[in-house]
This record gives sequence, structure tokens and C-alpha cells, in this order.
Amino acid sequence: MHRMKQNVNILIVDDHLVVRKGIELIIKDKFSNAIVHHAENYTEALEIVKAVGIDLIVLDIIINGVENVKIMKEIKSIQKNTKILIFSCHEEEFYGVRYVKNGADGYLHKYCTEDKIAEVFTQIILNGYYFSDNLKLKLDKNTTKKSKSNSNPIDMLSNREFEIAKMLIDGCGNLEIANKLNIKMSTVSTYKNRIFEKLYINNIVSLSSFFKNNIILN
Amino acid sequence: MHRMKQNVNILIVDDHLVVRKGIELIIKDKFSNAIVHHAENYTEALEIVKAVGIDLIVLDIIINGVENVKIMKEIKSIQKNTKILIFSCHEEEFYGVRYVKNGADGYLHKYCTEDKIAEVFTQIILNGYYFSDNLKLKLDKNTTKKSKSNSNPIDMLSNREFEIAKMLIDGCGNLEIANKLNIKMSTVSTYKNRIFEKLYINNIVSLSSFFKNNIILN
DNA sequence: TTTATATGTAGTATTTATTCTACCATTTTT
DNA sequence: AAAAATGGTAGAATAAATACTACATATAAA
Repeated sequence: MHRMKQNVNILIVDDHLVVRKGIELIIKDKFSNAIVHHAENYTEALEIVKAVGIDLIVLDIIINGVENVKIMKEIKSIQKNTKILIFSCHEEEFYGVRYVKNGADGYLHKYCTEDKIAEVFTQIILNGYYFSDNLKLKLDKNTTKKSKSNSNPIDMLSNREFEIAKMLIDGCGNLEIANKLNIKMSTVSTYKNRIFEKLYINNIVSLSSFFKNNIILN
Repeated sequence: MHRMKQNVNILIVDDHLVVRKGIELIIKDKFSNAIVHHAENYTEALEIVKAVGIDLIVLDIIINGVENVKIMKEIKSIQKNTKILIFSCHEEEFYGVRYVKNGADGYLHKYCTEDKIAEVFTQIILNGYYFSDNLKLKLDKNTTKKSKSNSNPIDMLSNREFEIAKMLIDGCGNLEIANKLNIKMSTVSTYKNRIFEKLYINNIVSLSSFFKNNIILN
């Protein structure tokens, strides 16, 4: 049977002071036993993780940043029991699976109530994780399939998919790509869909920033 | 000579609870005479403006929001002395001129220190405005010379074009945009063309990197 | 105060993109 | 070895995007 530790060390990582303050206020209000630490960037965050025994990290994610994944791994390698809660203003629907697969123990949208925050924090501290029902479902689907989750998601693209992804990023339209590669446009569409599915994205802007942040272009 | 009113009514408009809480905490800490109101959307905000004499509104600009400019005008039409401070996580470099030209009395980045917040709030309450040096410069250029040539090309976009550009960057499709803005898809296409022409580009990836590259990070 | 330009908006015809299904040849798993 | 994915490819129907034209109104220029 679980019991809440006497003191819970919580680290809030967010580059906006007001957000940190806001989270802190809510946490302190609900958990009298919480010790709240602040970090406004990943470097600072890692220093604190190294110095203090952090139970829960509230992490703001930079969309499509490779840093996100990297930092989660670093955190876990320093203190494998530290729980990571992604607290983002981006839709769980699109990013949840990817982050959980890469080490997050929970995903919470910034647009949520005070009570939700309390609930999620309690759950993640007591049970070690918190996933919405929707996210649970998606994770199930995804786990049954074999996953190369540890590596770069872009590695999951086949050669042809990769080739087409690059052309899309270059601003080529489907028809143009079809002509250049001597395949049908519908085929290009099929690839496009598969690429988007594999990377959990849904538009070309995301694709391009995804690639840029992973420095794989060319 | 100015003197701080006995009570200052401040309205914080932001869809994220944590942000509102954070701002409130800082404000209350610095201004004992502040009465803080919350609104999580524009409808709520307008109701409060109508009901209470608001001195200062802290307004989050919602990217892709139709409402940004419109709401500022509505606020001013209800209470022309209400000061509007844009408090955004988006670069002033990018949005500042546009919002100030449309009614904002100040622009502050969410990424700022507690002291900066205090300074800006004080200034805007006492003097009625706050602009960074950089923003002042840009505003001058934009007012005296009408040459839009040496300023940011993005400023050449009309409000509507700008609005649509942002939505495109966010990955919205034409139809989606048309529905959100209650206009025809062909109209969106027209805008898209004009945007591309004005910026000498021809695809959305370029558009997004165009915008990103025009953001001067602090 | 005309004139010209910019802006917000559509209609329609046409071009492109997407969806959904499907096929076959490799790989991988079981 | 048999079963299940993966990867490369389309066809056809449908949906979405674009080009081009057009027309008020607002705004700036002459």
C-alpha cells in the first residue's frame, strides 16, 4: 500500500516565471508537504536534479525540440525514480504518445482546472504515472506493435518516406514530387500519411520543424 | 503630477489558469492596492470590463485568434481609459508594432523577470503606456516615414492577412481557416496568394521559416 | 478632390490533395 | 514454415486548394 512521502520535492521547469509561480501557488495550496524548486531552462533543471532528490518534475515541452526527449533521458539516468510530468499547452492528442514513449510519466494540458492539477499530481506521486483515458488507449495500440522508440523517430521512416519527407519540407507539392519520382500522386499521398502517422504530426510545418530540430536536413 | 490611484483594478485575461495565478501573485506582491480580476476568455473579459471599472487589462494574445484586434477595440469602446497591456509569449519584435497600432498600450513578453513586470505595470498605470526602446524605435519609423520598406516585411501584411498567415503556420488548412473565420475558402486562398506575393515566397514552409527567422530572440 | 491602391470578400472552373481500399514483394515474428 | 507486419505502389471517388475574375469600401497619393 502506498503512502505519501513526508516531503515531496517538485521541480518546475518552465521558461515563464508566471507559469512557474502559478503552478507553485496551486501545488502549495494543495500539498502542504511539497517543496517546490524552479528552473527556467534545461541546464538549470539538470543541476537541480543532480543536487536534490527530485520526486516529480513538471516539464514544459518545446514542441518538436529534440531537447525534450534528451532531457527526459538525462533526468532518468541521473535519478531513475524521478517522475516526469509533461505540462504543455500543446495537445496531448498529438504529442502525448511520443513523449510517454520517450520517458514521460504523464501528460497534462496547461489548459486545465486547479482540481485537475491536484488530481494528476496526486496520482503521479502515488502511482508513478498519470495518463488520460484517451492517452491510455493510444498507448495500448502503440505498445502492441513493436517499437523502435528509443531511437530517433525519423529513423522509423523508410528510405522512400524519408526522401519524400525532405521534398515536402522543401515546399514541393504532391504532384511535383510524383512527377520527379515518377510515381502517382496518390502514392505520394500515401507516403505523406504514413510519415505523419509515424511522427505523430499532422502538417508540413510540424514536419519541417521536426526535421530542423533534429538537424537531419540534407 | 501623477499619483497612483487608491485602488487599481487589473483584469488578467489568459486561458491558462496557472498563468493567471502567476501574474496575480506577482501583482499582489508588488501592488498592495491592486484588485485583480480573472477572465479566461474574451467573452468573460468583456463582461467584466462592462461591469467593473478596469484600469489595466493584461491581455494574452491568442495566436490564430480572430479576436485579438477586435477585442482591443471593443474594450476601448466600452472604457476608453482602460489601458491594455499585451502579455504574450510571442516576440514583441514580431507582434509589437501591429498590436500597438491597433490599440495596445504596452507589450510585455511572458519571458521576463518579476522586476520587469513591476516596472512595466507601474509605468503603464502612471504614464498610460509602456514600450521597450526597440518597440519605440519601430513605432517611430512606422509613424513618421510611411516607408514600410526598412521595417519588417511582415508589417506589410494587413491584419487579416497576418491573422491568416499565423493560422497557416500553425498547420491549419484553408477550409479550417475559412470555417473559423466564417469566410469562404476561396477567400482564404486569395489571402494566401497575397501573403505569398508580399513576402516573395511560395509555400507554407517558407512562410513559417520566414516568420521564425524574423523573430529576434531577446 | 479626384485618382489610384489596398483590403476584405466571393463565384466558378480547374487543379491538387486526400481517403480508402488493395495488391504484391520483402522482412519479421511467432 | 506459416502468419503478420512493412514497404512500395495505384485506382477511384471525394474533398480541398488554387487561379482568375470581380466588386465594394477604405485609404493613401496626386
